[in-house]
Parts: sequence; C-alpha cells; structure tokens
Amino acid sequence: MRDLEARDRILAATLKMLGELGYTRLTIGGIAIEAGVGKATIYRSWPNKAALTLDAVRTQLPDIPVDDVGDSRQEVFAVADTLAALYGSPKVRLVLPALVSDAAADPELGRRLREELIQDRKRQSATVLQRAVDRGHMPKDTDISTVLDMWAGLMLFRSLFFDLTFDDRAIRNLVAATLDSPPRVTEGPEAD
Amino acid sequence: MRDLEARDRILAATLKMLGELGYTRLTIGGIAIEAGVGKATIYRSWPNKAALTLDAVRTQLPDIPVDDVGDSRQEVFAVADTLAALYGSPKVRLVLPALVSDAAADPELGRRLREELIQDRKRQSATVLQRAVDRGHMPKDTDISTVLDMWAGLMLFRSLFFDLTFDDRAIRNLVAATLDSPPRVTEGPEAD
Amino acid sequence: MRDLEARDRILAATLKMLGELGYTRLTIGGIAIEAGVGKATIYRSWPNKAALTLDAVRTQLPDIPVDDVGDSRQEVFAVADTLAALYGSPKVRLVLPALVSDAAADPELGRRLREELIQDRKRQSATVLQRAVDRGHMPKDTDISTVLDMWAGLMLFRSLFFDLTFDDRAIRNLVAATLDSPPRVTEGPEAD
Amino acid sequence: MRDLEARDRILAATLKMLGELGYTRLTIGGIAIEAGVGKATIYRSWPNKAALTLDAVRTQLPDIPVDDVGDSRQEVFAVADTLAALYGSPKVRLVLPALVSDAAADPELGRRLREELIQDRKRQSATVLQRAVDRGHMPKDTDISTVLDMWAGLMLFRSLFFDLTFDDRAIRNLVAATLDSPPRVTEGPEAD
DNA sequence: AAGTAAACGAGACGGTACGTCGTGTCTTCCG
DNA sequence: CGGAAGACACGACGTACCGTCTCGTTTACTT
Repeated sequence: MRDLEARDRILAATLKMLGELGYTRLTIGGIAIEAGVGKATIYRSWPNKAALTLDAVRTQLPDIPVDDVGDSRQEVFAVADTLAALYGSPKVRLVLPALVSDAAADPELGRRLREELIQDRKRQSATVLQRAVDRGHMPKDTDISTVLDMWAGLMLFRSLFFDLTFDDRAIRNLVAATLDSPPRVTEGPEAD
Repeated sequence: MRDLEARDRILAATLKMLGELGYTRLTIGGIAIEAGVGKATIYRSWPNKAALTLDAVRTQLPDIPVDDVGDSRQEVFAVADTLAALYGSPKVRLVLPALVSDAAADPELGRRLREELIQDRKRQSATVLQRAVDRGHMPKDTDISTVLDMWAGLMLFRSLFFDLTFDDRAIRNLVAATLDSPPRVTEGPEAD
Repeated sequence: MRDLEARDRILAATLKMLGELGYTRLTIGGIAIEAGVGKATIYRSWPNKAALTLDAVRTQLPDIPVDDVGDSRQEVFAVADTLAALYGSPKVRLVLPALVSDAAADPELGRRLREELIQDRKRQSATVLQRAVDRGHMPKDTDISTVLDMWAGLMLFRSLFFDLTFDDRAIRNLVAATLDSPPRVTEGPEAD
Repeated sequence: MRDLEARDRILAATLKMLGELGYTRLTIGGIAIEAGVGKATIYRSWPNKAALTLDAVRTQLPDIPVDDVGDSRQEVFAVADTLAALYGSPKVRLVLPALVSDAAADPELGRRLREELIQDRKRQSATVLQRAVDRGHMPKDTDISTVLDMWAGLMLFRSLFFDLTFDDRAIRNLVAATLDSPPRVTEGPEAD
C-alpha cells in the first residue's frame, strides 16, 4: 500500500475500515493512521466523512450494462441483476442510510448522492428499458421511471429491513412480471 | 409542558428538536434541557439517541386501518394511503435512514426497528390484502409480502431520493395496477 | 447491625466505608445503602458528608486524660501519648485534611472542626500542663499554647507527610526536652 | 493572556480561580474556559485536578535561601522566614489539605507532594542548619530533621486551625529558643 | 382497637462535573 | 517545501453524585 498515491491509500483505508467498523464508528483520524497519512491531507480533498465515504463506495459499485446486445430481454435481465447487486451490496447497506441521513443537513451531499449514485444509474437503466419499449417488448406507455424506482425500492427495502438480497430466480420473476404488465404512464405525478 | 410526566416531556422535546435540528444535530443534552430534565433521566429509560428517537417517532405514526368495511377495494386503498403517509412522512424521512444506519452496530435497535416499525404494520396490511384474496378480489396465488414490500419500497425510495410523496392519484394508479395483476407466489425465495 | 438505631448504623457505616474507600470516594448514597437507610434519613441529621464524617470520627477519638494522679511528669506523658494517638490515628489522617479543605467554604464546619476536635482537646491538655507549671515542674512563663501546638503540629506533620507516628521513646524524648526548656511567653503574638 | 502558551495560560487560570473559588469549587471545565483552552488540553498534561493544582501552586512558592552569607544566625532566620511564608501562604492553606486528602487514594500524587513540595525544601533548609552546626552555632547532636518538622508543623498547624501566621517577632522567638536548646539526636527513631 | 401522623426505605429526579472521544483547523518539523 | 504527525478549541458523550422530592410502608401515639 506504500507506493500508491495518497488519494488511493485513503480510499482503500476507508473501505477497509468501513467493512470492519461500520459507518458510525469510522473516524477520519483512524482512516488517516490506517492510510499512513495526515488528517489534513484527507480534509484537503474531502469536506467530511460522508463525502469521503461516498467517493470510496462509488468506486466499488458496478456500472449498468447499457450495451445493445440485440436481445432486449437479456439486456433487461442484466440491468436488473446489476441493480440487485448494487442495492443489495453490503457496502451500500452500510453506507447509504448514513449518507441519506447526513444529507438532510448537507445539501451538497444530497445532490451528489442523488445525482452520482442514484440518478446516474437510473438514467443508464432507463436507456435499456426505453430500447425495450422501442423494440416492442414493453408497452409504449410503460412508466419507465416507476418501473425502475419500484425495482430499486423493493431491492433496497428488502436489503435494509430483511437482510434479503435478490437471487437469480427472484430477479427473473420480478422482471418477467414487469415485462408482462408494467405500470403505465398516467396523468398522475411522475418522478423525475 | 411543566405538568407532564418526565417521559412525556422527553418524547415531546425529542420530536420538537428533531424537527428543528434533524437527527444528526440532535443531542441528548439538548433534549434534556428542552425537556427540563437531567440527562440521567433520559439514560434511565433509553440506552441511546436512536432508541429514544425510535420511541418518539413511533408515537406519531398512523396505524394501519384493518377494519372490515365490506369493500376490499376501499380497504386496500385505505391501507395504501396510510402506508404512503407513513413512508412519506417528514419524521420518517429524517429518522429512518439514521436508525437503519445505527442499527448496523446495534442489533437490538435493528430488531426493534424491523419488528415495531416495519413488520408490525406489514402484518396488519397483510391481513387486509389476505381478505381481498379470500374475497376473490385478488388472485389466490398473490405474493402479498412482495406486494407490500414493493409498495413500501417504492414509496420510501421516492421519499428519500426524490422528495416525492404519493398523492391520491398515484396511489390509485399503483393499487389499481397491482389489484389487476399482482406478483404471484412462485417456487422462488419468498420474503418473510 | 439491624437492631441499632439508624443514627448508629449510619455512623458505623461511615467509618467502615471511610476505611475501605477513603474520604474522597466516600459517598452519601453508598453510606445509605451500607447502613440500610434512605439518603434522606442521613440528610435529616447532617448537612453534608463533611459534617457526617466529623461526627463519625469524633466518636473514635480518645479523650485527653486530665485526672490529677499526683505526678505531673506522668500526667504530661499521658497527655502526649494521647495526642500522639490522636494525631497519628489512621482515621484522622484520612479525614482531617479533607475536613480542613472543605472548611474553607463552610464556616460552620470550620468552627466545629476547630472547636470540637482541636480546641476541646487543647484546653484539656492545657489544664494538665498548667498543673505542671503550678507544681513547679515547668517554668512559670511557659507558653503552654505554643508547647501544645508544637507537639500537635509535629505529630500531625510527620503523620501526614512521612507516615510516621510517634512511638513511646520519641514521645519520651519530646516531652523530656520540652519540660527541660519549654518555649516561654514573650511580648510576641500568642495564639488563642 | 492570549499570547502565552497553553500550559502557562492553564496554570495562570488555575491560580486565579483557586483564589476566587477555593479548591473544592475549582473545576477543570471552569479552568479550561478561563484559560481559553479545551478540557482535553488540560488532561493531556495533568491526570487530575490535584496534579494540576500542585503544579500551579508550586510555581508560586518561595525557594529556601541556602546561600552562605557568613552569618549562620542570619541564614537560619532567613530560612525560618521563608518557611513561615511557605506554610502560612493563603494558597498553601487552600490547597495543601486537599492535596493531602486526595493523596490517600493517589500514590503518585502523594509522592510528588512529599518529594517536590515538602522534602525538597526540607533538604535545602537542612543544609543551612547543618552549616550552623558545623560552625558551632548549634550543638553537634542537634536533631535537624526534628527541628525542621517541628517548625513546619507548628507553622502549618497554626495556619490551618487558627488562621494565624508567624510574624517576625514570633519567628525570632522560635528560632532563638531552638538555637539555644534544640532537640537532640537520641537512639530513638529518627524521621527521614 | 382503630385512626392518624411522623419517620422511614427506596429511589427517581434536576442538576453539575467528570474524563473521553471525534471533529476540523492549525502549527511544527522532518525527509 | 510538502506532507506526517499531532496539538489544539470545541462540544457531545455517558457516568457518578449531589441534595431534594415523592412515593408507599411501617411504627407509635392518640382517641
């Protein structure tokens, strides 16, 4: 770990200690020692623990597979698999609630959280679903945003409150049911 | 506020300061002063800020309407309305993520959170949906647990990440869509 | 200990715990439990820990032998022995400094300390020395007050700072030297 | 007071508040505020109130004049004057009993108290008296340790219990009497 | 003998200080 | 001369006692 740049050592130390201690018992001082770095070096790059943790965890998260492989069914399953891995990941379970909580008093953190963690991936997922709609695999009036929020919400909810993650079969059922009869766009309110 | 029992003064002060400061800036010492109480009096009844806040917020949450009013459609809409009020309430948005975060290092808190906040209401909601199934308003193989987690997940997800709560029309759409074609029980894993 | 009056149980518990814990770690609550008594019962009889401890220790202290046994030499030795036992006693070593310290902010305690512990015994001792003067065993202008303060001061000083108490031989030397050539009354300031 | 190092600000604040409040009402938190310092900064240098107060008071105490001025009578008077100033000083009266009391449960404090406050000055005083003996101003078998303990004990005793300090005349009498006929070394036990 | 009041044990209470820990800033000093 | 090391002001933590107070219960006195 000695040869890495300070920034990488800090992020690595953050992830290591996050796993060992959880978010609450994580301390900037502890990370500095673990990374062999002065505290000031950390504060030069991040304003607080939340921002640092956000960056550290972000590096660990899978990207949504958006490539066109010709088969929309296959593409949508891949997206759902990735979302399940994302919202079911131990790191997310440890960190996301804490960041959401801190974001209540830190608008910039809230913005980054929504934009860089959630929206970014939601937009990518949406392109895949839109392609499915375009190809006629889903109804023209499918409410893509609601489909994605419902999937994410269900996965996160079960991960947080029931320690359950989605296995292949559960994902297959969920996606299959949604493809069959997804929520439709109505004149009701629409997210995002 | 002077004549109330200490316990009630503490819970009231907790809710008041929670609204003013948010969870992170909430302090036991501050609550003690606001409630006109010694810190030790708080610690005599609650082991930490999380447990206190859980109790304080719990008193504010609506109960699920489980009464049989003859019309399952109406009953289910009432349940969904209440769930939306629950998961969309400002107090829950402020507190739930923090409690989930703290629960990672506090099993007893986790247990109370799941049991007293989530499961309790999920069980009550399930009785109403089960009645709808029994009456033939929903398919016999409806996966009630998934329906409820999906509703709750969607509501909570939108409340936390998009500051959106569900209005009447959105609830009506969601429930209508679900009653029409709910997720079915399969041989896949089943939550709870 | 059950049948004793509350007051006696309290004093006994105080002495017991004083020996076990020292003055600083002595607590009213602890004494109350040890004595099987409510705290209020203690506060009904004593205003604070210092007053209680003063009373408790006072019961343990030897009285100055003032009886006329015909032989002043013997009487003075007896007085000196008793003073040595008094100022060298472990209880006094534990308690006297603390009481003197507390007395700085508690005039009534100071008064009782001086009057009931110190002056009382000094007066009794003085009668014996005065008798020795009257009998011609000591010079007519002997400064009795200074003799007694010097003895007490020396004994207490060595007890507090050197853990030394006076044995028979040391007392014999001290008294013999003083009888031979005691400090005399001068036009200088005179204590008490 | 702003430009001084933290350590000096703390010691100054301690002395100031000691004078205003006395030892018992002195608090670490209060000193920290007065010194414009965090509590942790105090605890980094001193383990408790007693150790801090000991250091603060120690800086205020006069040193024993040990210089050889040719005239032992004059030297001894100077020593006695200084001892009287030492044991009669208001700070010592406020602090010494409390420190002695705390020392019962804090061996390290006891050691420092005896060594740095008492013994140190006793040793210096002893060199002056020894010089007087060597010069023939006092008998060869003078028990110097007892002379010094007797002086200190008398001064402290009167200071603590009678609010009396020694003025020039009293010191002159005391020293003169001792020089004439001091306590002698015997085969009895000898302090220190 | 029953009724009443005082004294009592138990311990909750408001409050103050404790000693520890983490934050985010600032200084020192080493490589 | 840039960065590690860590001192620093600040403020919250959770604990321990203080001295006051309210509870029931027992005890002893009155009627």
